[in-house]
Amino acid sequence: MLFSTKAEYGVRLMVELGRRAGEDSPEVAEPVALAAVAEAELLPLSYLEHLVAKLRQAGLVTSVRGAHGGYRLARPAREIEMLDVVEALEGPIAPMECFHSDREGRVLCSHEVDAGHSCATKLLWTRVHGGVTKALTSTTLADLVEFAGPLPAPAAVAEPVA
Amino acid sequence: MLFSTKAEYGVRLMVELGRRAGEDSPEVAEPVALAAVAEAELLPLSYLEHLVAKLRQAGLVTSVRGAHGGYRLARPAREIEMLDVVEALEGPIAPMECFHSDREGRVLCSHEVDAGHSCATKLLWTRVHGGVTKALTSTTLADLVEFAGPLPAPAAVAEPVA
DNA sequence: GCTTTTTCCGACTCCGGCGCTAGGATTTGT
DNA sequence: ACAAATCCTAGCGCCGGAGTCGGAAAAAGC
Repeated sequence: MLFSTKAEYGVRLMVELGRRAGEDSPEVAEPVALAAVAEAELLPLSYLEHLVAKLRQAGLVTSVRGAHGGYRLARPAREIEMLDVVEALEGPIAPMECFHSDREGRVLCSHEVDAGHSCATKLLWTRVHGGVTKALTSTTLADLVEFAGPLPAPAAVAEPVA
Repeated sequence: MLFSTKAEYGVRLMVELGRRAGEDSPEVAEPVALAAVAEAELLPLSYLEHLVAKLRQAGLVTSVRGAHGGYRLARPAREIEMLDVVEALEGPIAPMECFHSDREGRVLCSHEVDAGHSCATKLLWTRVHGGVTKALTSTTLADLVEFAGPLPAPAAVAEPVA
């Protein structure tokens, strides 16, 4: 399993915020209470609290406390790369334990014995890492929101037609 | 962390077998004792036993029992896709718990409520899955063996120069 | 100012998988 | 017979994932 439910739930949460913001730029939209998201996505509220905290610390959502409070996207969905979302939730994406990438893709393997000789598996993990990050950077939240489509019929109390 | 040490150790094990086979086709090469691999790669022998068992069950290596026994690649390194290796060690590669792909890339998400509407995150996980599998299928064991270079100087007892 | 709604925060539990070890059984060269 | 190797099953410690719980703080409405 590549990712845990943290990434799954967290992404679904973000999509839900994106859908509810609609066409409005996020600062204008009404904040969405976490309970509403939990209900819509059938996810445990108390668990979502932990996840949204990470998203907030990463600067991806903003919060409004108190009654009628909730969460908003910190910027338009189009400007949110999914790599940032997933990394906020799961931590830095490394294919392996022994694998750290510093700034600018230079990859370091903790098995590097001497300077010249590099770990045999490095080539493979580098490629895998590249594949994942490419998929995650080339997808924005707006892509997922669009894919998900509009909100399902706003539940029971729809205004009767004329 | 995308993969555990099972994948890491197992891949290093395969590379070591590939290096020791040299240019010979694997059936000809001498079988390599697991203890030799463990020593060369500084990995726990008893743990490697478990990993190599999986590789054998997957038909990637063959074994010779008894004294002077060991393991060989089941076919030339060029014909071994790393996807098979990693899947043998880690199990089927799914980005998420809720994500099963049947034959031919058709992906199924357990959250698919009704037939038409699909999970919002499906698009993302499909792309990630594609990125990983592409990296793993386009890399063969031979690539890694080549990258690793020839065996390090055969330890102490090198024949003195002339 | 009190109550309600909501975010915020830390601690706690449960459980399964990872990373390994141990101990044997079996097979085979010398 | 003995040693060298693969094979197989059990088990153990630990950590992180997947939540739960209880409460503190902040804002809205009365």
